[in-house]
Amino acid sequence: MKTDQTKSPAKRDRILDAAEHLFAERGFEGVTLRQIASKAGVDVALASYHFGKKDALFTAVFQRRAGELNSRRLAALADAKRHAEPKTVSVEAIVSAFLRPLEDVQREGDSGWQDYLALIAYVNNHTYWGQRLMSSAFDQLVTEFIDALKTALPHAPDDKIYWCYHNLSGALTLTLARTGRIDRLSGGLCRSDDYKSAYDQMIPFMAAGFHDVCQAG
Amino acid sequence: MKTDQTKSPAKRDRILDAAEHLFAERGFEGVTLRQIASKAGVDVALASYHFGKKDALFTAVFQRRAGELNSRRLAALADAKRHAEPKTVSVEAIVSAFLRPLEDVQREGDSGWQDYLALIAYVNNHTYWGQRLMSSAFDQLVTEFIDALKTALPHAPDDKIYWCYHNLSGALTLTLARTGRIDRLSGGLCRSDDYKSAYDQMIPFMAAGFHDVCQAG
DNA sequence: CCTTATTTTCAACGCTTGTTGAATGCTCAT
DNA sequence: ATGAGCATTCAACAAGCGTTGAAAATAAGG
Repeated sequence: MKTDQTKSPAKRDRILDAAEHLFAERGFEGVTLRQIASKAGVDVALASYHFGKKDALFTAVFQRRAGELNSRRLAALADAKRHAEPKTVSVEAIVSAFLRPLEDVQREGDSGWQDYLALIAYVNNHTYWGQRLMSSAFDQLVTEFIDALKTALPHAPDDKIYWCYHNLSGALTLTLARTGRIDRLSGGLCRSDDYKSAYDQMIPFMAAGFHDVCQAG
Repeated sequence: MKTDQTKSPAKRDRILDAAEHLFAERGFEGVTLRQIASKAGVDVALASYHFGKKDALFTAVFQRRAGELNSRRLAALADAKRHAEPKTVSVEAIVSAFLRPLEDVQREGDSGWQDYLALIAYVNNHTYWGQRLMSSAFDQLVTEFIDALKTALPHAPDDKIYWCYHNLSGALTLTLARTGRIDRLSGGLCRSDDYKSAYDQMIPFMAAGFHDVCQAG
C-alpha cells in the first residue's frame, strides 16, 4: 500500500478533531492538552511535537476549515449574483448566501463542522485575541458581502450597513454556539440544533431589518 | 465615625470588582485567583475566605447586579404598557424597554456595569454551565418580555416569537461583548463602545424583523 | 481595658499544567 | 538488510494553580 495517507497523519488529524470539539465546548483555557490527547488516543507530547505551543494548535484548528467555508460562501454569493442578472442581487439573497452554506456543511453530517462553527462563535465573542483570528480568517470574505449589501442598498449610509451586519453576525453567532437556551425558554418548542428552522426565519428577519433601517436614511 | 461600612466590606467589594473585570475579559478559566487578588490589592486567600470556591466567586459576581438590572427592565416595560393604554404596547416599545435600561446603566458612568454586561455576553455564549446561570438570573424576566411580545403579535405562532427573540438576544450579546470587530470592519466608522448608536438602529431593526417574520403566519 | 469575633495575611500543601530531551518504534529508499 | 528520517512515547521538569490551617491584625462590646 503506497501513499498511505490514512496511517501517518491519522493521529495528527485526530488531535485536531479532538481539539476542535473540546475548544468549541470549553474555550482555550478551559481545555488541557492532556484532555485533548486523551480524547485523541495519543500521548500528550504528540500535540506539542506537531503544533508547538498550545496557541498554535488552537490557531491550526481555527484555520483548518476556514478556507473551505469561505469558498462555499463566495460561490453562493456568485450564484446569487448570477441568478439576479441583469438586476442587482437582493438583500435577502445576499443574507441567504451568507447563511445557507453553514446549513449545508452541517447537514452533510460531519460533526466536526458543528464543532468548528461553535468554535467560530467562541472566537467571535472573545474580546482580545479572538479578533486577530477572526480578521485573518474572515475579513476579506465579510468585506465582499458588505460590498454586495452596499450595492443592494445604494442609498444607505455606510455606518447603518455595518451596524445591520453586526446584528446579523450576533444572531448568527448565538445560533452557532448552540447553547440550548432557546430550548429551555421555549419549553422544547425550538431546538438549538435545528439549524434549518433557525435560518428559515433568520433570513427574512434580517432582510426586513436591513430594509427598515437602511431606507430611513 | 460609627457604622463605617466603607472600611470593612471595602476589600470584599474590590475583589468582586476586580473579578468582574477580569472574568468578563478572559472568562472563568482564563483568570487566576492571584490575578484577581493582585488587581484588588489583597491577599490571594481573602477571595477564598469570602466566597469559598472559585465557582462561587464567579456566581457571586454574576448575581450581584442581576436584580437591579431586572428591576430597571421591568420598570421600563411597565412604563411602556402605561404609555400605550388603552391600546396594547407595540413591539418596538417592548424591544426598547428591553434595551434602553442597558444604555442607561452604561451612560451613568460606572465602568463596573460595562464589565458586568460583557460578563453576561460571556455567560450567554457559554454552552454548558453558562445556561444554568442565565436561567437562574434572567429566565423570569425574559418570560415576561416574551409574553408581552405574544400579546403584541397575537397571530404569530410561538416558535416564531422565540426564534425572533433569539435573534434579538444574539445581536445584543455581541454588542455587550464589545469585541472591537465592528470598529475594524468599518474602518473606525462604528465603535463597539458606542452603545447609543447600537441601540438606535437595533430597536427599529428588531421591530421590523419581528413584524416581517411573525405576520407571515 | 480586656475579651471575643471578624477580617486579613502568611506560608505552605498537593496537584495539574504546558513543555522538553532522550529513547523507542516505524517507513521506506537504497 | 541497513541506515536515515520521521512519528510517537516515556519520563520528568519547573511553574503555577486553587485551597487550607494557623497566625496576626483589626473591630466591636461591655
